[in-house]
Amino acid sequence: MTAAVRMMPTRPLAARAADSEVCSPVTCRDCGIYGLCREVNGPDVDLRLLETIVRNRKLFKRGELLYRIGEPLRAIYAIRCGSVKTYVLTNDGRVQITGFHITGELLGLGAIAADRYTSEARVLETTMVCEVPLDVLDAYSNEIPSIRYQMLKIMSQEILDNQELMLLLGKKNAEERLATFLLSFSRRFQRRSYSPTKFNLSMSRSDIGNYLGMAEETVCRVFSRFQDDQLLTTERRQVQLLDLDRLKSIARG
Amino acid sequence: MTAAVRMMPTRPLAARAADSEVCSPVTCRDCGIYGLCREVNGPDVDLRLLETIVRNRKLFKRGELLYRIGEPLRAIYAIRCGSVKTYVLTNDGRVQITGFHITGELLGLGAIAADRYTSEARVLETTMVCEVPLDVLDAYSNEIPSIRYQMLKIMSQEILDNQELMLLLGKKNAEERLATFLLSFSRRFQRRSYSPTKFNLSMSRSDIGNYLGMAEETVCRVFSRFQDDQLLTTERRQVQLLDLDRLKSIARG
DNA sequence: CGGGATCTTGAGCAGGTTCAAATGCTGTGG
DNA sequence: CCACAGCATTTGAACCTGCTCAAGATCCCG
Repeated sequence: MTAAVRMMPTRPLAARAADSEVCSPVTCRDCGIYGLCREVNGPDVDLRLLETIVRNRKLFKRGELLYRIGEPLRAIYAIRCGSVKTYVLTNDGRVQITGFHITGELLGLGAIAADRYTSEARVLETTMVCEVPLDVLDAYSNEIPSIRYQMLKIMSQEILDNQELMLLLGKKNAEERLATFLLSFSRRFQRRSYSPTKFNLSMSRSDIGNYLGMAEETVCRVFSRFQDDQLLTTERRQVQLLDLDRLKSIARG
Repeated sequence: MTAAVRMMPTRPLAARAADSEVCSPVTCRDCGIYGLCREVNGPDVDLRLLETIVRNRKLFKRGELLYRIGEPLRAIYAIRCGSVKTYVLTNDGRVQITGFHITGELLGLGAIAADRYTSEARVLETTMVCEVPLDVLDAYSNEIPSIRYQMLKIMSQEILDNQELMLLLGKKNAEERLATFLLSFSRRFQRRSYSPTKFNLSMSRSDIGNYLGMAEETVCRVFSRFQDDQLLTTERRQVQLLDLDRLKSIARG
């Protein structure tokens, strides 16, 4: 990788506060970077690498941007805690949210082809990320082959996720969309050892609607219908899923 | 096959069907694999590699499958001549076409995460591909670092393309969708030195509609409207774009 | 505790779908 | 080489899902 040589000024943020504590592998188990490192030395992670990477932590508050469209690619981000939305724009200003990302997921990979960010990433709640500068990633990629493979896998996974979203946007009706959406979060929370049936959505109804290609009002209506049908209960952004099987049959893969 | 002749006027496929000549770099300029190799030795491609790869050519006839959903990942494919559609399915059998791929493009990269194909690839007309077995790709990847970077770039590019499609499916109306679609082909043909304003679409109206998330009939109606507005002329699958600028302003990025 | 943001629900409208039918190609078999 | 069967394309008309506009309820933050 030759493109990553340029060094970007580090972001002048009040993120320094959190930097004093050392990140232990245990607290990083959920971190995408941990996944990148895991196979380096068999089951034992190369701690030097991990620590180098995770030392570069930053704290963002709700509404702040990780990166903007068009900015040169500086770093990729692993979410340690919190959530982020990414979105693209039409040239007349319409927005399409392309993903909601939670603890342990990686951001910024779509930028590699263009050498600049092609989407924008905005933090939905107070969120801590590990910022991995491209040159650091490059250096370790050259040293440790399995990281390259992990990168490929992660990017390939992103392609798969996008395929699923295209299927949803192109072929599913409102109920199928919302059911699919909820089950996606259920699975992802479960993978991170959170409850798969009771969780908090950190984004607004409007964001959900935008992501799923439907109006905010339609999202509300479908939520209400699901509640009437005993499929779930909602309390603002707090959701409890009551009948995963029925939701699955509604979502239709 | 006449369709293929119309599509590729300068490259009579039928004449090459029983092609036994060695593929020279020149005839491979448009091939995605060539892109993979190009930076190996500066401007000069490693011919051993290129020849090894492109020797593995296969000819497919209209309607045949390159791979099916669920099959273990064996190889990736570079289209040398012809066109291919890829699609995914809901579990109740609905189809969403995720891409139309033409000469020089690479297929199968989304399968790396799952180690099996997650979409299906069907040939739209007589098509020649280079089949690159994964172990071959692996071997050369280990030997030649720049191939890895090329792979990353190509996958990243696929993520970008998918983002564009999501924007289209989520936020654009019928006219914007068709205009965007036509301009995408215009650009891609131009990049391959074909005419950007006069080309043959190798897929049916129904496929176009499926891809763009609209009914076949709507595709026809928008084509008719565009023709009434002097934006283009159509003759079955033959399209001539008359006013790229106005199409661009309709497509809205 | 006030005010803006978010969420919810209702009513009417519209873009696009579905159903139906006519017409035109294509390539296949005799 | 030609006729015909089958598929693709086009156009019309009625319908419906989800959108827009509007208004009220609720929450959250300072």
